Amino acid sequence: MVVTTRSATVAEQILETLDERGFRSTAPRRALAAAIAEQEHHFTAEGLREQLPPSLGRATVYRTLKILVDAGVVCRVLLEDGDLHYQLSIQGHHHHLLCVHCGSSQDLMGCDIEDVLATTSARHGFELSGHWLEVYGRCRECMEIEEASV
Amino acid sequence: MVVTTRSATVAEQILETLDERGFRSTAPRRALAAAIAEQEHHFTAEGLREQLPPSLGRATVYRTLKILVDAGVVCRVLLEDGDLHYQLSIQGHHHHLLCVHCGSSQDLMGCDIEDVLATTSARHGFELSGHWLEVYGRCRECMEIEEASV
DNA sequence: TTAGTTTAGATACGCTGTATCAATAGACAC
DNA sequence: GTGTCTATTGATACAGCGTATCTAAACTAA
Repeated sequence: MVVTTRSATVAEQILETLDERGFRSTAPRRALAAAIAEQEHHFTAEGLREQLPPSLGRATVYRTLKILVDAGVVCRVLLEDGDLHYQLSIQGHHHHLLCVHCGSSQDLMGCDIEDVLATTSARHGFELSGHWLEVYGRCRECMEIEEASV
Repeated sequence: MVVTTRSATVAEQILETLDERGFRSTAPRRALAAAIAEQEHHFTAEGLREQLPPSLGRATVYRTLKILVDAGVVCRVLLEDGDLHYQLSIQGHHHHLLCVHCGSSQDLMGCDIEDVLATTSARHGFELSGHWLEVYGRCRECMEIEEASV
C-alpha cells in the first residue's frame, strides 16, 4: 500500500520544478522541500532552519529559498508590520488573505482588482505593469473561536 | 518679501505634527524635516543621511523616521523587489503608483478597491481589517521620454 | 539658575540576506 | 563501477537596515 500525503506530493512538485530548471536534486534540497511542504503558515528562513538538522547550512537555506522564489514555487508575503515572510505558492499570480490572529493565509486566486487598477492607473497617465496586494483580517476559524468563547 | 517654498511649508507641517504629539523641536529634527520635505521620490534612511551633515547621528535618523511613520507623516513603500523605502505622506490611507523606471511615485487617493476586497473577503469567510497595495508601472513622463527617443 | 526630562550621538548588537571559497557530492560518459 | 567535470555545500566573513543602551548635552518650566 502506498500512502501519498499532501506534503509528500508537494515536496515532489518542488523538486520537479527544480529539476525542470536544471538544478540538481541533492539531499539538502530534498530536506528543504519536505520542510517547506509541511509548513502550515507563512514562514521565515530562520524558522525553517530550526526545523532542519543543524548540519544544513544557513547559506543553503537562503540560497534554496531564493531559487524557489525565482521559480515561483515559493512567494514572499508582506506582513502588516512590513516583515517579509515566505510561503508555498505553486500557483501563479495571486494574493493573500492573511489572518493577523493565527497567521494563516488563504490564497486569493482570480485577481478581481486588475480592472479597477487599470482604470485608475490610466486616469493618472500611468502604464500599469504589476502590483503587490496583501489583505489583512481575521479568518473564519478565528472568528468562530472568538464567538464560541464569548 | 516672503518666499514660501513648497518644501518649507511641508517641513513646517512635519514639525507641527511632531509638536502636536509632544515631541520637541530640536535642531536635528528640523534638519531632518527639511531634508524629507526636499525628497522628490521615495528614499531610504541611509540615503537621507547622506544628504545631512555627518554630525547628525545614524540613530537619530532612524529614530525620527520611526516617529514620523508612526505619526503618519511618512509612510513606507514596498518596492517591487521587496525593498522597503520611505516616502512623505501627509495624507491618510492611500496607495502608490510607483514608476519602476524613474522611481517617482504618485499617490492614489480614494481607495477604489475597498469594495472589491470586501466582497472577495466575505466570500472567503474573512473579516477584512486592512490591506497593503502597491502598483508598479511607468509614469507619463517616462513614457513620453521613451516615445520621443524612438 | 536649577532641576527634571527629552533628546542626541556613539556604539554595540541583532536579524536577514549575500559573497567568497575550499571541500564535497551529483551526473554522466566510459 | 570508475573517473571526470561541474554544481552544490557549509563555513565564514561581510553588508544593509534597524534597534538597544548609555552618557552627555539640550530643552523646558519653575
